[in-house]
Amino acid sequence: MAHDRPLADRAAQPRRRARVTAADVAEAAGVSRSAVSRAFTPGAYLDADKRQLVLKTAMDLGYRPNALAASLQGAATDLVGVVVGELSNPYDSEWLAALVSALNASGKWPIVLGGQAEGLDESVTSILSYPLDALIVRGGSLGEALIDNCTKLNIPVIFSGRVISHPAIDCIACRNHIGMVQAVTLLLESGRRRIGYIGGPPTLSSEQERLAGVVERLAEAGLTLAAQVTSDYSFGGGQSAMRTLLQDTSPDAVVCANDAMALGALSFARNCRNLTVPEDLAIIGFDDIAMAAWAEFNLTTVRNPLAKTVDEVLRLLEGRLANPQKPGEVVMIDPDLVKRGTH
Amino acid sequence: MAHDRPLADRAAQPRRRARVTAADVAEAAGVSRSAVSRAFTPGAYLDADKRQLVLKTAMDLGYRPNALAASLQGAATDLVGVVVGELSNPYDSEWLAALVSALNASGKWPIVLGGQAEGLDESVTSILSYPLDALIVRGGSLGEALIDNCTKLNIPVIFSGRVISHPAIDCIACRNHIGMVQAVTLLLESGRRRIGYIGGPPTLSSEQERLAGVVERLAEAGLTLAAQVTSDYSFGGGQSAMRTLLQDTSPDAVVCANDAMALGALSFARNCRNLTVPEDLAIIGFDDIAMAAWAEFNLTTVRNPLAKTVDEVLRLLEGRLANPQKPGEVVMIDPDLVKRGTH
DNA sequence: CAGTTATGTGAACACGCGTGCATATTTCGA
DNA sequence: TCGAAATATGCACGCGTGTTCACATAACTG
Repeated sequence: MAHDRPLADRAAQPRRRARVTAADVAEAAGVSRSAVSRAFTPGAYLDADKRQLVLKTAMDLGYRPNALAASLQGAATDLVGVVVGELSNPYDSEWLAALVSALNASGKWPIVLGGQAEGLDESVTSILSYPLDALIVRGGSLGEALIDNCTKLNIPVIFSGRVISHPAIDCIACRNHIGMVQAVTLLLESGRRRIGYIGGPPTLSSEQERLAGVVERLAEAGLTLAAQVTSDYSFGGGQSAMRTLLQDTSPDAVVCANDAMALGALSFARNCRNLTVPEDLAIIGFDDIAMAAWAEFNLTTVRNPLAKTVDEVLRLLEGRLANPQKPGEVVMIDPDLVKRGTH
Repeated sequence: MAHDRPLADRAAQPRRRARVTAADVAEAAGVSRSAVSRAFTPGAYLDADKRQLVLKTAMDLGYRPNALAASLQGAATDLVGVVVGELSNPYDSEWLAALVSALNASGKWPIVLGGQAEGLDESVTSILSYPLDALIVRGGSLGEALIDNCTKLNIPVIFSGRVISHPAIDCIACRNHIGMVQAVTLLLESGRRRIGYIGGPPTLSSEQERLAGVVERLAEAGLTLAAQVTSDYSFGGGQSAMRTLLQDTSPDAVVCANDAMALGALSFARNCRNLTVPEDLAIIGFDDIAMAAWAEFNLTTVRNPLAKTVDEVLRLLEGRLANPQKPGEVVMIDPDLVKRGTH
């Protein structure tokens, strides 16, 4: 019977062709396996000539120490989970690109989950099977339920874009409230009074903070929102939100919860309603994605500093790895207003 | 001396707090470690009640089998390397997002390298320390030298966007030549005669094929390029390329090697030279990124089918994993012309 | 009841690696 | 020349799994 054949026979038909191993190199070079291991370990006792021979042989055979087997001894894996939601929001794409680049530069290898909403929780559960050094989560892309899972597995979690009230979790977020106050102040100063708002998914804490910033600054000036539409952080969503907004009201300014929607709104106002921006209508976004600076749009927006955010994520990561027991840190980043041509 | 303290002492101060292990669960549940392993192995002999008890205990302790340790027995790791160059080209970002999403959906976990040009080779070498199931490489982001490394390590390589002449490597690419022939044909049919070209990095094979398509179709009509500028596949690069182009010549059409440059060129022509597109000047791009369809641009372009490309990558991957020894497959995808408002 | 088969289970092994320990070899000082 | 210190190296262990193997118990069969 097939399942009864001896080991040697089974080894002749492995599921996956075996990887070159330290034992192979040892045999080929005529040294002990320990010597091979030592040749790849800086500072280990090994005759210089012999080390040279081993490295040469390893090179010929294409041998590399198996990082996974090595991690069994307690070494760090340098594997970091990165969870980002649907990438329909360009800011998320830019965040991911910058983060991946920075992680690579410091010798960490990101396992990326994203692009899909459904099944994301399940996916995260799956990658917890790997001994990750840490898990980096973008904004509201994931429930807090997974924190328990991670702490039980001793995998540190770092949130970017949301503040979690948990004693041992590092967070980094933008002061959304302040950013929106700045934006509305700018509009009020230039005489706008009928101000509308296009928001993102209301469940996101960042969305709530941004809306609150707008509403409170308006209240301070004795005003309320002229109109409010909820959308999905995408360009297309911004377009249709603007259509809805202009059906019922005629605002003289619209604040958008992110740049992608602002660009969509801007596009719709110009091309489908023949409005002149900013004369007929001012539009302000949030994030300052690369496209916002393009001449076509020249969007006035609130910058959500990307480079600084990623730098801080890496700083928190290094700190957490150096001292897993240290208390959680919350880093708040100040946005700044970028005045361009749509206000 | 510190390095002489016995094992038990050292274990009390581990570098990284240990992960919950099968032995821990076994002890807590009062069963053997084998039973724990069996509880997580579908189809293994184990009393239903006992399995239930083990799973319950594991849940409480937050235990998950360590996928890396499991892979030592020969199981697949489900880890896939994904190499993408600088993400300045939006098409690359879209490709990455779509690929990550598709991989996740089929239970593969991508380790992503990219966003940086320098040090990329070194990074790839580093992740070869992990027993990857496969390596997926985007276009010209990497030299062919790594193929040897991978084959020695028995890690299959799949190229997307470039054809490699190697007997055991899977490739998938777009028929760039055909796409450009279609684009130029469209321009010729509408009476354009002074046709310029904005290209990407000349070392990329895709770039060479696209240029060749343009030149050959022109030659067929008895024409040559009215002007030619080389740039970097980015929006800003397209802008400055257009400036250069318009300094020396006055073409009635410009073909761009990708959409990002086409949008930059379009933006520059309109906003900085007050040209009307397409009346004064036709512009055609390549890729059909999401932004090309935006009302502001409404770019006529050659679609490089993204969904189909990713589907094929996954099909090749599954096929390769099912049969590592099968001969390499080359999949060519036909582009199609998307006629919008800039021709 | 004896004999065969089905059903569970724990001990032991292998996977690839780094490293402590003990031993073998060389170098050095007196 | 001899002992001690320094240097080099092989053996063996453990990391956390899945799985084989031998064995124990329960369930049938006639």
